[in-house]
Order: sequence, then structure tokens, then C-alpha cells
Amino acid sequence: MSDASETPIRPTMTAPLTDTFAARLIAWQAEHGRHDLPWQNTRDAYRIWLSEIMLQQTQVATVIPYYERFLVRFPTVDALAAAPQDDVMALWAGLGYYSRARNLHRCAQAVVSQHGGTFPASVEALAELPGIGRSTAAAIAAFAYDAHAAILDGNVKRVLARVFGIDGFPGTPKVEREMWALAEALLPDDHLPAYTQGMMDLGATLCGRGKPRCGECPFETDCAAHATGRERTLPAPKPKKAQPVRFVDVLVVRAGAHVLFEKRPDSGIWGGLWSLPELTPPQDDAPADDAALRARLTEHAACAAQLARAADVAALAPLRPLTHVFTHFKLHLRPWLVTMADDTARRGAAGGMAWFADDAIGAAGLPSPIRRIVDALSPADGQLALTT
DNA sequence: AATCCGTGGTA
DNA sequence: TTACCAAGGAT
Repeated sequence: MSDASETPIRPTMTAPLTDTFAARLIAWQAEHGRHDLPWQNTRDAYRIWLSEIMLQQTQVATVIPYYERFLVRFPTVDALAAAPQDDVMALWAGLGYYSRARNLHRCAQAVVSQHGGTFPASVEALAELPGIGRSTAAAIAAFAYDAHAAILDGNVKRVLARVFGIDGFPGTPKVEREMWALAEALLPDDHLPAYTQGMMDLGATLCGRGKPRCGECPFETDCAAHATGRERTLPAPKPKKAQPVRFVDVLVVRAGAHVLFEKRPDSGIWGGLWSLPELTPPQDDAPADDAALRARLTEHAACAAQLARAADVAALAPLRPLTHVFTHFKLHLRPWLVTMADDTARRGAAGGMAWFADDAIGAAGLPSPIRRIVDALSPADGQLALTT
């Protein structure tokens, strides 16, 4: 029992957390949040939109250099809309999730053609645009137009799961529905930009995945996870799944000072990027190097280069194999250097194939492991002198 | 509803 | 080295 002097002033009248959450978050953001990220301190919906798309499933530190380069090349939505898709993909190469770049380009063209070059102000209209979902639409609307709209990204899910003790993997529809309802119920009446930034900042700085700094958190005394020691177990992790392994042979087909590339279709991995001609081994445990394999590779190279005869292939040499790990599978790449008899072997390419001059490869939009293969060729090996 | 879609940082 | 996953959206 406690005597009168220790009795809290309002022992049973403490305001519910939901009633004070926004005000406390906004106050914390002003004092401890981030204020100097490259996409902050602007109301330009184009810049805000670009940052939100790049930041989807991508960390801030990774995005910053891409964002800066992108704005130099495409300062306005009109400039982006008018650009060739290859230019957009080249500046995006390395960021991953390339449907974002294709949708970004389509979105810019839609904003110009359907909205007169100005991003719409409503969440509903924004969410109609390619690549903009419910959360991204809310972020753009809040930051650019002070819209009363809730975001629900990884940061918000982590904060809500911990502070309000929400069990279950946030990727499931049931938990996600609950979180959307909570996120909207917590919204303040005003200061939406500061509030939205605060949710992101809290999740990204104090309430991170690894070791949350609860001692600095404005919700330390209210946090359900902290009260029960569940900071490290909330939110519930994504259920594990066995990741398949795939194998592929890729060909660096060289003719004189040119290398043959193949544009990936929009659907599937690396969609819209330029990659190397490839073929899948008949079985995963095929011999690493034998006459039958070399015959297949030679035939494929000649076919890809639109040559009538495989005899135009002068040399075939194995390069260093590498493994590339994706989110949902693992890829073993086995690269080969295919040297054509002479530069006259280079024909006009068709069917999504193109010969890139050595000095143009550096600026091309290539998948990361393909970039690694091409860049690893020394001038002696492949007559390449790439810098990147 | 479940799956697909990249890459690099971090523990 | 392996495992996890980040300012999610489209299908």
C-alpha cells in the first residue's frame, strides 16, 4: 500500500495510450527524429513520390545515392516521362525489384497525360497510379498535401506490434487488417507530415529490428512488448520456407569490341534489364565442363548472335562461377567467354538482342551479378576496359 | 490468398 | 557463414 504522498495524481484516470499516442510521437519527432534526409524539407510531390518508391523494401542508406543520381538525370516528372525506358532502368540497376522502375516510368507518363504533370492530392487517386499502393499513397498525400491518411510500412508494423502487443506475422491478412485499423485510429487531426515521419523515424532508429533502445523511447512505460520482455520477439517473424536452387549458364559473347546482350522480358526476374544470353543445364548435376556441354554452349552462342554456323565461334572458355542469392531462391551462375572468329561475325541483332560497344556497357542497366561478371573480365581476358 | 519480385547490410 | 529483412505492390 502507498500513503497519500506517493499516490499518483490520477491513479485511475490515465488517458488511454491511443488518445495521447500521436501528440507524444509528434513531440518526439520534432526533438529526436530525422530532418535532413535528401527527400525531406520539400513539398514537391515528384521528389516525395520518387523517394517513397525507391524506399519500398529498401534501406535509406542504399537509396540515397540512387535518389541523388536519379534527380540529376530526371529533375521533373516531365523529364522522367519523356525518357527512354532503358535510361530509367540503367539508373535503377542495382536497386532491385525492377517492376518498381517500370511502374515508376509508367506512373510518370500517367501523371503527365492524365493529371497535367501534377500528382493528384487524394489517396484514392494516387493509389490508382502504377506502383503506388495504399501505404505509399498515404505517405505521398501526407507529406506533400497534409492528407489525413495512415501509412503501414515495415516501421509502422514493428512499432504497432510492440507498443500494442500485436501477435502474429504482420504479413497475414488478419494481422494486417488489425494494424490498418489501429494505424488509422491513431491518426492525429493535424501535423500529418510530422506524425508520418515520426512513425518511420521511431521504427527506423529506436525501435529497430535488432536491439531497440527502449530507454529513449517515448512509449517505454506504455509498450506492451517492453512490459513483457518481448521486444525481440515482436513482431512475429515471417514463416520460413525452403528456398529452391537454380542453375544457369551465361554467355559473354564477344565480337571485336562488342559484347552481346539480351533484354529481359518485363515479367519475371530482372524484368526490363539487359542481361547475357543464357541457357539452363538439362539437369542440375550436369558435368561442369565436357564436350556435349561445350557443343550446346557454342550452338546457343551462334544462335543468339544470329550466325548461321557454329564454326564462327573461335573460342570458348569458362569464367569464374558465382552464386547469387535472391529473397526466394538461390542462383548458381556459370559464365563462359565466347569469342567470335572476328568482328565481322557481328550481325544486326534482333529479337531483344543487342551488341553493346565496350565503352557503352558501363552505362547499361545490368543485374548485379551480370555486372559483376562483365566487370571482372580483365582487358587481357575480354579486351574490356571498364571502370564503373 | 499466396506467390513473386533484388540487393546489400547486419547480427 | 547463415539467416533475416528493409519507407510494398502486383498478380
